[in-house]
Amino acid sequence: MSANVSTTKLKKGDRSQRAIKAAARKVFEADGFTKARVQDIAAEAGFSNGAFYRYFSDKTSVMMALLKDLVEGTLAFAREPLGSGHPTNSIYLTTHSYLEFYAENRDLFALLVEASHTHPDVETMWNELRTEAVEHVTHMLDTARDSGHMRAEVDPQTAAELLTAMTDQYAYLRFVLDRMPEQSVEAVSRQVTEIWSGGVFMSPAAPRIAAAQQTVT
Amino acid sequence: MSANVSTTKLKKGDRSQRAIKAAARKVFEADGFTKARVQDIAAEAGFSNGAFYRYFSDKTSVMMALLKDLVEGTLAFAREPLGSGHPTNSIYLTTHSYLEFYAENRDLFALLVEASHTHPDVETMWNELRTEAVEHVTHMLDTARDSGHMRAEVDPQTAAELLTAMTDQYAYLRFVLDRMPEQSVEAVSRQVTEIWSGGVFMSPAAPRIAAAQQTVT
Amino acid sequence: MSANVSTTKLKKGDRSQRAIKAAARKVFEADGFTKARVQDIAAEAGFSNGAFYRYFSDKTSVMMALLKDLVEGTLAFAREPLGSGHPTNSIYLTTHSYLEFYAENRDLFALLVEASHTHPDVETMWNELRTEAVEHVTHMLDTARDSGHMRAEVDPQTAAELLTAMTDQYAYLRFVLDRMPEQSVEAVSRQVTEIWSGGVFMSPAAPRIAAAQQTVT
Amino acid sequence: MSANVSTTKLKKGDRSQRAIKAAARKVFEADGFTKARVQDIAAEAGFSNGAFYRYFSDKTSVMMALLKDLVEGTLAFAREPLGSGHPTNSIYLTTHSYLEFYAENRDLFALLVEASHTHPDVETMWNELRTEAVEHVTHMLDTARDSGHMRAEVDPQTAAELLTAMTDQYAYLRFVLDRMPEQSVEAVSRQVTEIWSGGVFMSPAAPRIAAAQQTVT
DNA sequence: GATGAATGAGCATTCATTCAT
DNA sequence: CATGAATGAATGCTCATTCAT
Repeated sequence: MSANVSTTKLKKGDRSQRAIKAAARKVFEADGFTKARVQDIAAEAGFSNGAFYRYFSDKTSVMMALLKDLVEGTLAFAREPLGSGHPTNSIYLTTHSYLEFYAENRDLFALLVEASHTHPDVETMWNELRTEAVEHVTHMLDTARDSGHMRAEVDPQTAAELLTAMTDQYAYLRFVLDRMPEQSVEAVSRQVTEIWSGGVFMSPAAPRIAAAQQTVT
Repeated sequence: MSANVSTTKLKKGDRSQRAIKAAARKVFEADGFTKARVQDIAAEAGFSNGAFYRYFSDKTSVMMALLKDLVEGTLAFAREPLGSGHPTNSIYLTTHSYLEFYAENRDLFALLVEASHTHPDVETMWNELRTEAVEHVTHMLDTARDSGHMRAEVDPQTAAELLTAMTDQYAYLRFVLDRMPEQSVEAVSRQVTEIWSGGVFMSPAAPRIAAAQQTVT
Repeated sequence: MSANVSTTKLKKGDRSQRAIKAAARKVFEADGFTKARVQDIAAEAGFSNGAFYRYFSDKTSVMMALLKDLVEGTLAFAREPLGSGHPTNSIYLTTHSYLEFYAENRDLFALLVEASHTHPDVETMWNELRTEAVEHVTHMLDTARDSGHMRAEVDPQTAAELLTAMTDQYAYLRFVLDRMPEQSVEAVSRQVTEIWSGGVFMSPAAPRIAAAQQTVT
Repeated sequence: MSANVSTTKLKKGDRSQRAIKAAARKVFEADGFTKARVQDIAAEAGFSNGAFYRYFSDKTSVMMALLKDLVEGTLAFAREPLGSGHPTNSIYLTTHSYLEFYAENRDLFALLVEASHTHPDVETMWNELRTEAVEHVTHMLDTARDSGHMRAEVDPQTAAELLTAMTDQYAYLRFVLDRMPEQSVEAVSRQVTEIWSGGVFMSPAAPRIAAAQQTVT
């Protein structure tokens, strides 16, 4: 009867570590990594100053722990199958779920980006993430090319870089900086897919999108 | 009346201020804004640390001065006419010269991005810049739509945001983080133009690019 | 009634206390008193840090316990009879066994000396030890004087101080700092005896030493 | 008229550095190196906390500066000529002036000894000092041996070590710990010389000392 | 104008010690 | 008895900023 899902089966120490991690996440979100103070993190978790150091060696190390989680999550995401059929299908689905994932972890992505300026290993970590994503997309484009779906003028590698950059930056501006007009993730994903598939100008490739969308719902 | 040896007709004070600004730029590039120390900036300019405060009230304020220059430069750039004829022409030209501008000012863009995490006004500044660029593109897309060159499925506003984000992020990854394969700015601009114009998948819009390119050389 | 596996007839508590003392001795030897951490002592003894405080109130108090043992040992030593016959006999024997005692307890002597800088009571303790030794020697010198063996120019008290200081400092440099050439304790004791008995310069008192040495073996 | 010997011809910075060094010396003497706090040193010198760090990188570094002075002083001392004539002459003179030097620098010797426990480089420094002294004495003993003044039973090297240790330790106990009966430096030097020259026991070498003493006055 | 000495708030970090379990 | 989580005082150190010279 007394079992509590989140509290049970964890030793006190584990619970505290989690509490501190969670507190750090909150504080980083509110103040940014640079301005966050160890003391505030401990306090947010309901601990004294010194308790922090039982679980993490410094501010950087909590951050790393948080980001490791994010990386794992992202990689798990990146390794999911792409969805079959015409590439636009994959694009729509991938974009859509990536944006949702990003939105859910907006604070951690913010942290990743901020810390990458001052911590070379974070920058590396970010780059690995990006690389993984780009490879994922490149692979998709290669497949598309092999099945004759791709335009010859497009270099798959560069296109993958560019299109990944587009989605990433959109997500950052939208969910971290909140500088993008509010719009449903579906709508944006559709626009992204449009651009990927047919570009901006004449000679449409549109009809396929409607189909892709149905698979989501 | 005696002719001044160094840069024409600047009082000593102005010259010193410039020297400090230039030094700050160097130091920020080397160490990042957060880690840069006022002392190092002054020293780099050949001054004692106290002298710094005659010309700037603050570490933040030199940064602002530098970024103000960047903003002006970018706006000047953004207000240049787009090049006439078919939109792909404009895209190619704009992308190409934006990337070159970015490359030349990579250190200031790095500064802009880093400081945006800690200084809300910088974030605002950055957003204004972005907004200007997006409007510029939106305007171009509107024109394209009016002259029947644009696909109906594409929302000009969102497309402008997405495509601006793409170029911006590419530039950041390429010139600031140095995480992109080396490739001529021309080649990338061409790929960007391809994607804008025809997307990634079948139903080509290629021939127009060759023409656009000639205008540059 | 059940026979206890480990050291005879000691309650668990006593055994633990001894274990901690032994651990402290090890840790103090390795790190010095100042740098030694309670946690490390407890860990070395196989306990959690909290357990330490069941047996000792303090880091200082384990140290005191260790030093009290040393003092007792030294006093026991100092109270042993001096060996009879000519004083050189006593000197050789005393020096020899003191050096051996010092060597065996080098770590505790190191502790004694180090802690004397920060803990006045340790300094006092050390002084009591020294005083005891000096009195011991003074007593021997008095006897020598009474039996006409001592040079009139020598003040027994000062000589006792000086000669004790000599042996003590030699022992410290040799066994604690390891800054003396390796040499058998016998050889050094002989030299010490030489200096005591005949000084450094002409008019020998040598033959007596050979005899004294035989008594040791 | 306004020139002040101790203040003139020093830039403010130099003066401050000296002030801090002097303050450190005071504080170390009062509290010992271990317990001394940077803040107290700065305060003693009439400065704020941070000023300390303009002149020294840490507590250890002021200590090193102080000890370097001591070492230089001691070496200067050790390199002075020994006084000619019979070795007892040299011994008396050297002992006498060493004890006076030690007395004047008792605080620095205390520092040297204390810090040698925690700072290996200080221990090394101390050892170099000691080695220098021992070599000095060894050299004197070698000379004495060559001119037939030395007893054959005595090994010059070991004797030098032992006798240096004696004087050193006496000085430490007397001037640092204040644990020796007050006695004029002359009287102690005489006793030391007695022991060196004729040992403690019969077969005197005394008359020479009276002569040596006259050279001092 | 320049200098560089001095300030002092601000933050990280350590570790002896306590105490609930 | 033993654990190990938590406390919090103590201190070191940095660096933007001020100001007397």
